[in-house]
Amino acid sequence: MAPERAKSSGTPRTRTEKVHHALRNAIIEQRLAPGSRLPEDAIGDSFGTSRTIAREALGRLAVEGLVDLIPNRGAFVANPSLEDGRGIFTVRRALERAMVLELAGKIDAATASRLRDMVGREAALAARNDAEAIRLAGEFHLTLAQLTGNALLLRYVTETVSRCSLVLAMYGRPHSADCGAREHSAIVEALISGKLDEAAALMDQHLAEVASRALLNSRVEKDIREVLSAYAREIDTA
Amino acid sequence: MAPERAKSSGTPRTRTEKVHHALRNAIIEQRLAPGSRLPEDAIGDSFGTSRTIAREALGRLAVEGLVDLIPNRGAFVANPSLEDGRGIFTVRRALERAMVLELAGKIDAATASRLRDMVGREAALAARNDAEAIRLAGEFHLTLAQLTGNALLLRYVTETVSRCSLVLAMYGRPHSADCGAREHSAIVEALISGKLDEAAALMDQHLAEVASRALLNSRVEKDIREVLSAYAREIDTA
DNA sequence: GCGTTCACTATAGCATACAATCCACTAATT
DNA sequence: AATTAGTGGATTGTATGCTATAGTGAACGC
Repeated sequence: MAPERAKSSGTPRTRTEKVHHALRNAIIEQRLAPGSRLPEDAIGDSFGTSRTIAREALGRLAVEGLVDLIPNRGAFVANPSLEDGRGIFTVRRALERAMVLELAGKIDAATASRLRDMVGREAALAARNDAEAIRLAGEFHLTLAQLTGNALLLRYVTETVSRCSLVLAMYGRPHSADCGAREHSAIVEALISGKLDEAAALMDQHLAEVASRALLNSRVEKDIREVLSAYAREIDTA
Repeated sequence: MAPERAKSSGTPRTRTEKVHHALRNAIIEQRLAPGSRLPEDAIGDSFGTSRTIAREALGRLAVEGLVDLIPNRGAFVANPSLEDGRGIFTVRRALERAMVLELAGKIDAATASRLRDMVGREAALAARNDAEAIRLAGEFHLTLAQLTGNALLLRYVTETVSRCSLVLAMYGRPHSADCGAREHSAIVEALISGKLDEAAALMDQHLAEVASRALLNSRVEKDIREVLSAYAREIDTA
């Protein structure tokens, strides 16, 4: 009667979950431009599955707010307005501020070195690959959320981080990727030395600055199959 | 190429959406007990659709965190632990604090009287009908969220309010309903007179008290595993 | 008597087939 | 020429059937 308490596995086990994650990454990494159509067949073809899987993944992405679903018309990569973007950042700042404060007493030595390590990798990649840098910068925030042990907080931070990536893709300046490493490092050090209020302030400031980089910018659209073929390989090997 | 800007329609148009909404309501209203199995066949039969629809709805509810999906095992109504409950309240406090601060300059005369009116109705009902009072207390928070004009914030506040209701239903004391009216009134007055920081502090305190009243004193353990986990550790070491 | 193994059954995972809907294009009428 | 009605093609919405997997109970060995 009672369900298992072990859940929210890190690795996707079903095809649906794999496609769901792959599509989310594709959107977050800005490989799929906001507003792009996402036909079920094309997605199914790309990942070597049926439309059923693609359709289910799209439905879940719609709940996450990364995809707009229009009945009988299809799915589109979410296309938030500038005002929506500001609202998303507002929510994210509130969440991540709470997140930092929740980390009280949850940073042990092992965790500390793990965080330092992660920030180090970020700094190394900052000037290089865009997609990888974006992913890593997001993962930093996700890791902190995970450390709180608060499942709902993790869920919401995950969603807002994703949506912020999308907003930055639409309105941010081209090379806004290298922003994070130093600021992340400062936050980590504040956390490790137990200065939570300072860490919270730094985080708030960090996100405020990221948000302030919202300016007009447009992107070019590519063929969906071409973009997704790379992601399809990901799930084959899994 | 660009998608419609009209989205998130109020009324569900596809069968999947209808089942999705229906199931969500059923869970939030506790018609489906936490931990209950949700077999695809049974859901399909209940709504007169195929398993496909039920399956899709369950997947979306899983993203929302209202359902746990275990591969090859099935779907279960989420069964938040007491700790989860605390986490939910933490998130809610962060969100509603931000919400109050976002209301700067958005309370005109008409809105002010509308809020006073609403709180007045709450006060009148406080000692009477429980279900109605609970509904009104929730609506107060939802109304404020709506006034911010922030779509994501509204969605998250709506979700957390729902979940808090669920948590209170599981772990809260019977007569924890009569808490709100006076505190709500104080918040409204602070808002109207433009003292946002004071309003935010009041809101934070208000929610903290609701949480502590319900959760801290609760000794009810609905989940056997929770009780036994402490004993299980002893056995492991032996 | 207890534990282990193995077959069985129920249910989820997935693909395919069919039906419904919308859009674009055409053509005819005013 | 513009507008509207109609038709074809493409894409989504839904149901059903097959396959794979995990729990369940019986038979067997210890």
